[in-house]
Amino acid sequence: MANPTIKDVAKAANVSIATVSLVIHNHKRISMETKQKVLDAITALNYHPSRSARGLVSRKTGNIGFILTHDHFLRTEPFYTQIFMGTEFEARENELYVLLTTIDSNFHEGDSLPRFILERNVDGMIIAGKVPSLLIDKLSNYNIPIVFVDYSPSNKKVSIVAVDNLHGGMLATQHLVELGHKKIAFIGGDIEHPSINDRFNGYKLALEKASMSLNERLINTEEDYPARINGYNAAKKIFSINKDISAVFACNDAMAVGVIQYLKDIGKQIPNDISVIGFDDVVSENSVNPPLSTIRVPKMEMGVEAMRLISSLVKDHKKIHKKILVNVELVVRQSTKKL
Amino acid sequence: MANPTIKDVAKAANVSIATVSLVIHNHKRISMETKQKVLDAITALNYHPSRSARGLVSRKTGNIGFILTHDHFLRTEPFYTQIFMGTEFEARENELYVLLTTIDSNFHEGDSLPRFILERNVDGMIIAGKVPSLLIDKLSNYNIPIVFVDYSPSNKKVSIVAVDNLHGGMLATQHLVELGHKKIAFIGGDIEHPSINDRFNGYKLALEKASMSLNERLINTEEDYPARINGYNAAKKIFSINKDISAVFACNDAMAVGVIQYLKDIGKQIPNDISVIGFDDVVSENSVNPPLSTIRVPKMEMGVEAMRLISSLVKDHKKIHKKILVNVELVVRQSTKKL
DNA sequence: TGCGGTTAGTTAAACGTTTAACCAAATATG
DNA sequence: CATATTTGGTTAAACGTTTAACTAACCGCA
Repeated sequence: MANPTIKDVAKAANVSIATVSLVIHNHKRISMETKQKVLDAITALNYHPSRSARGLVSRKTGNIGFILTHDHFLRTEPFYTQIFMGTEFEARENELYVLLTTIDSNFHEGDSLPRFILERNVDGMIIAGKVPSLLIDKLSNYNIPIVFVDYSPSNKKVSIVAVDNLHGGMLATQHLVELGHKKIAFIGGDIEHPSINDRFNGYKLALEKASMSLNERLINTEEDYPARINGYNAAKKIFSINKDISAVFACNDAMAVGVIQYLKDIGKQIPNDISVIGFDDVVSENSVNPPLSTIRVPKMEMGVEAMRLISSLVKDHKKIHKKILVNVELVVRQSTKKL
Repeated sequence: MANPTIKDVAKAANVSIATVSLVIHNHKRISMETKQKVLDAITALNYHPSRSARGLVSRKTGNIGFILTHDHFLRTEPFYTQIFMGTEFEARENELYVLLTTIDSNFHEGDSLPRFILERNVDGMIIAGKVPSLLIDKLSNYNIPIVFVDYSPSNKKVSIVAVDNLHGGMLATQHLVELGHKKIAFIGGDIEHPSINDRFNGYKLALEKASMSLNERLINTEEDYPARINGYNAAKKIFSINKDISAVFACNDAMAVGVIQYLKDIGKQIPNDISVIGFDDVVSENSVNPPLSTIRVPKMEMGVEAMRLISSLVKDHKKIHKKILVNVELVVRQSTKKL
């Protein structure tokens, strides 16, 4: 049959539609006998309940909204794309679908919210990356569970899947320290961003542990946002006032690539003259020369975790807030070297 | 009000719910007066029709399915990702959402179809890239419009958004010819794939136009699929039997990168010793050295076109088949040089 | 005046599920 | 043996829309 409904199944199995529904939901009050009869009819007709009808009465759509800014979606490095892919995979496991939407990074009063919220077309939402706090406020008014990924508003109790940035910052810095570097620069953009700030804190902590003093002149966190071009510019600034830097910890891979580009431009060899380490692990191994040492962030896994979390929040209907911290890992390639 | 329904609006505007619905659909039989009254109530209550309820009666879900193979989704080059992004953007314009799902590249009899098909949760679908023909057959049984992107089963009349691969193949080859190259190799994988085959035909056509003879020894199309590693291997084979090749046209960027890597390994300089051109334009400008000359495929635009097409097919309910050929463009960077 | 036509709106059925409330038959209990 | 309880199901209302069929009011015209 083209598109069988529950009625067709009921007729075929010679029971009421309620019985069919109860069988589908594994209700206990059905005898094994009838259950099997119904199940057979279901497979025979290749019946699948209609999402729309289900959604209407059960108030569950089976959809999860995925919100990120326009900018993040368009980024060339596949950071958020990978997270999105993780959510997609896990969504299948949970019989859910992901509705992706992008929003403007400057969201104003009066701007309309994602349509899937307004039309009650999602059971929960995942917000990936930094988004305007006004948007978060607006979204919180709807009674829909939210899971943040890689960013959360600092003031509130929320569910979040976050990277252990502090530890990552320490790992990167310690790696350079262990290679014997004494003058280690830190290059970051948008230090207001909690993630970047934590990476910076990791840097400071690692230096402290190694009994190395913090040198303001080795630090540049003035760039707007952590993109390649800003890594280039930051490197230019910092190297023009310091001639003796031997290693750079850039707050992410994009900036690290910019740093490397600048250093090549002024004739430096990497890693022979200067060691450079990044963060995120988003540039593929043979796309930059030398291959970049970095801190690997398990992007897919973050998406998976976020989907698991939102899925459980939706199902259990509990208002608990859970924080999941994903581990990072030092990946030593060829952009860092013993001094 | 938390989640106003059409009833609430009707009450507020002091009309029947039918009237509200008619206003929403811009039905002519409503006076300007009442229309305004209803519209006011709608904005006052911030009312938006429920997708589930709409879907149930109108048999339109407002969703479009996006199907691609697991492999393609996981590819590091953002080819299909970009197409997907294009569909997302255009979806917003058409008040649609995209439900993405991946399928196994070897689909067997008995494997279950994407859930969104079974649950009637999409109005149409976009199939991106090469997928098993058995799957296509199965999907065709459902009465849901399909638009193919970048691949279509050769035997059938279908709607498709395709790349002008033939022209692209000619452009790439002509570019090398114009630079004075005489011995131009072609490296391709999976020559059964219509796209790759067309690129190859473009190569042949361009040579013919330039009155250059086709040399079988300059051609390698034996690799399974067009990935970097296979580009490397193909280059190895072809250069071991030809010492005088001065230029290579690789059927896509991934293979071109592999070719470059091999050439570097055997000590060749690019483009001084050998010119290399790719196809697709998926490797970012500074991720390979030297930056790769290539044929640009407008990936986003393809997604946009595909969504436009499926959207119109869904709306007009016509069974027409339309083919959209998107233009390609020669992008000269630094991997090709005058002989 | 009476009738057909138009205009502007309402009524009610339908879409395909879920689930609380109900019920009949079988079984257990005192 | 009469009654309470359990078992295994059914009935019917509800979810929030859309839309065909209907109707009431008004208008124009012979």
